[in-house]
Amino acid sequence: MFSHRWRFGWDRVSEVDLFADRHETSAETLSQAIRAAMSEEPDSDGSVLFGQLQGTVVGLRYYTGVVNQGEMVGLVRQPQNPYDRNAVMVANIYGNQVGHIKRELAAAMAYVMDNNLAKVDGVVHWGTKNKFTMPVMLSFWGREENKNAVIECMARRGYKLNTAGSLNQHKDGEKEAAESVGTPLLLHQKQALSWMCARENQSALPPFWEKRGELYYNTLTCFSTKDIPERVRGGILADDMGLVSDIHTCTYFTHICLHTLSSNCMLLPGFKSVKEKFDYAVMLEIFVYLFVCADVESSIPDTVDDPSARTTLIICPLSVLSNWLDQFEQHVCANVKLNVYLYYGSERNRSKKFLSSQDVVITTYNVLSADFGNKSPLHGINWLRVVLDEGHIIRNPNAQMSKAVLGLKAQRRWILSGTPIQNSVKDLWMLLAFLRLKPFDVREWWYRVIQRPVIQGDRAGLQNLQTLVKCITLRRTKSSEVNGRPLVSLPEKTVCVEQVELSQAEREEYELARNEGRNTIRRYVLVCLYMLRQHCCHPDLLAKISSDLGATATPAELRERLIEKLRLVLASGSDEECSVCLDSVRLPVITHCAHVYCRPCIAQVISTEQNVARCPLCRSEIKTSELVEFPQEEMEEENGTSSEKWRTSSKVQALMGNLLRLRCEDSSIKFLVVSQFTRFLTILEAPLREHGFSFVRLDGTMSQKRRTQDSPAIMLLSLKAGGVGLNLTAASHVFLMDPAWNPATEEQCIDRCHRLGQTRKVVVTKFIVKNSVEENMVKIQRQKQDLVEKAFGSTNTDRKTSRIDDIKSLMEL
DNA sequence: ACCGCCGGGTGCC
DNA sequence: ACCGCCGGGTGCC
Repeated sequence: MFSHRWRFGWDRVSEVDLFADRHETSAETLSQAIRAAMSEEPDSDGSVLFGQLQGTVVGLRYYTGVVNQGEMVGLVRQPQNPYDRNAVMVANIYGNQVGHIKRELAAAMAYVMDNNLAKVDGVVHWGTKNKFTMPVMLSFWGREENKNAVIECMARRGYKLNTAGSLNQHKDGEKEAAESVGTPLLLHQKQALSWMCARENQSALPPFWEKRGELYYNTLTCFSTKDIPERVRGGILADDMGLVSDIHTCTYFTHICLHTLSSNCMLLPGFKSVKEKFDYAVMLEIFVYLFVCADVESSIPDTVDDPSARTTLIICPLSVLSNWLDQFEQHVCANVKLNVYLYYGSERNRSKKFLSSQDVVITTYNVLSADFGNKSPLHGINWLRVVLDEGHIIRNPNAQMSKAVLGLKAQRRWILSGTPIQNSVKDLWMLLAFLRLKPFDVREWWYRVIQRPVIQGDRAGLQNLQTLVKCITLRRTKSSEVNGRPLVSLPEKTVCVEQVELSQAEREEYELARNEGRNTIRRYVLVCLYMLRQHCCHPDLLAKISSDLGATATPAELRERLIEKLRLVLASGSDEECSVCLDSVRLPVITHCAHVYCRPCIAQVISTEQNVARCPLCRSEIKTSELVEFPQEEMEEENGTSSEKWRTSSKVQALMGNLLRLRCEDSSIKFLVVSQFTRFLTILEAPLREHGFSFVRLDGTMSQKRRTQDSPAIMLLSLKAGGVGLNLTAASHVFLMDPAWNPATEEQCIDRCHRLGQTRKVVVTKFIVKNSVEENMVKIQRQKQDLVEKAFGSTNTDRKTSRIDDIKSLMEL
């Protein structure tokens, strides 16, 4: 399994890399309709492979669908099958039936599939020439929590999922990017245009298809077919908005069309050449030619083409509708009669005959989807070309708009979008489906072959995705270059920065607000971390209080609660440090601005100020009367209330396990048990007593008499108590119950027994809770040690800032 | 022989 | 399917 972060990383990487280096052109073919029935939403991203199973496809003799060695097959439930309601049909990429899964296995699979416990993939590795049955390797994928249910369910019916095997059922791509078709000597527009023209007219194979003998073979799915895979006549124009104009994509689009024409010398008689002089008026004439006069090129025989189709349908968001209209109004020459119809508003002409006699019909996504399923004239017309402006709008395949767009019949399809992928790889599917890029227009195949591998971090999958996108997309940016020269020349751009000074009054208010906010957050973060650390040791260490600061609290409320939390934290034995003496806080008090100091330290600060005393940390005004302190009684009371009923914790268990084992090995060994939470030491007393360990506490809470009684087996030590010079060489095994911020503190502690006078080997055991702040603290300790080794002597200010960095890295910010 | 055995017909779901 | 299964033909060795 990959961690969440890792997966996310890949998702993002793909987004970035997909469009890198995209000014190269490529020639593939296009496709026409493939409307396969299987387009259930794959319950995507968290899928893991449960296991695999060798199954049997039966009834081959009754169907025409054939498969190649290694070919992926689809498994489709047929609940309506008259012979068996559990039937599972097996089909190849084009949806041709190959056979059925044999009955008993189908019964087991039906349950799993119908209850959405797993998705099942099939690949036929051998036996493809069989006449009656063939083996199929079935892979079960799904969410982790369903894994056992699926394995059990299959096992109950005698099918054992092989869970051990490797999961590389993806043979990695031998696929090279399709050959570039572009002519490097062309200007970038020409390049774009020749690309567009090529996309509408060329006959090369789509990505991942190649000719093998008489057959066309898909290298990713291993499917082959006698018929040439349908071409994708169109693609995605994803040029950066700033590249050509700031007016709108439609301008750019028409722009591109202009160049397409000029570069291909396809001007109508009577049209002037536009190679040199080029303005929008001419451009639109060209647009008219390319987009309106239908048969742009007829050198390629295409049986699917409906020669009567002449209309281009443009779908755009309402907000840009007027841009398109403006473009047409401004730039269409009077001598060109171009029928442009705006299909919008309640009075719109819904006649199919009328609409299909237009040159251009413009409408919005909303109108289209409102019409869809309601005798929509738009869906009854055979369009010459459909253009989706701001095509990323339809990235959600479940949206009505998207379904409406997919239902359009067209010979050529274009998507204009500056951001074809907005959030993740998933966004791309709708675009491919709209373009009818086989076999990915069927969701299932897209998911199996591209999306899942990419999301799970498969490099080959990512590469395939890149190849795919590259083939159908044109994307350049202002900084793109062609043959070492910038793609476009823009007027020079200068960015000036003018600095503005705040007035003194403004500055003071600003600083106040900033400190207030920053310190509140810092303190709160520290408190949260502190609580997590307590959790790692024992749940009862936490004071029982409502645990959130509330999102809607006012600053004053926030402060109140913050102070309350600090009180609780300090009351349970904190290692907070005082910013005045830089030592552990003694006699802690909390200021109104929620900072903690030793009472004598802050008292001294206040007394040295003549007028207004300010907090050393945030410079808020502080008054002696507002200091909140912790009477000794309160701390003890806290002790008493939270220990209603003793219970154990994983860390307690870990310690006891070690102690019991070591005592068996050598009963003379003496232990030092160290924690920074004195209450944790108290909690430990119970099990120690229970197992007959004699112990003393060295944190001052234990009376002097008991300390001097006969030599105990265990010494319980508070990390910061005991002071310097304590000699504990009697102990030879140290248990550090929880990590300290500062590795040096731990070192000091260990040195109390690892010093002159020690006769035994010293063993130190540190307990670190897996997958918790404690692990992160250890990392930070290590970094600190590295730092210390590299450069000696860090100042106090360094210490302060690094503390904040510690917090950041702890929270993985 | 109300069996066993043989060999031809047959075959998905 | 170079199987399994079914049902008709057959019947000591």
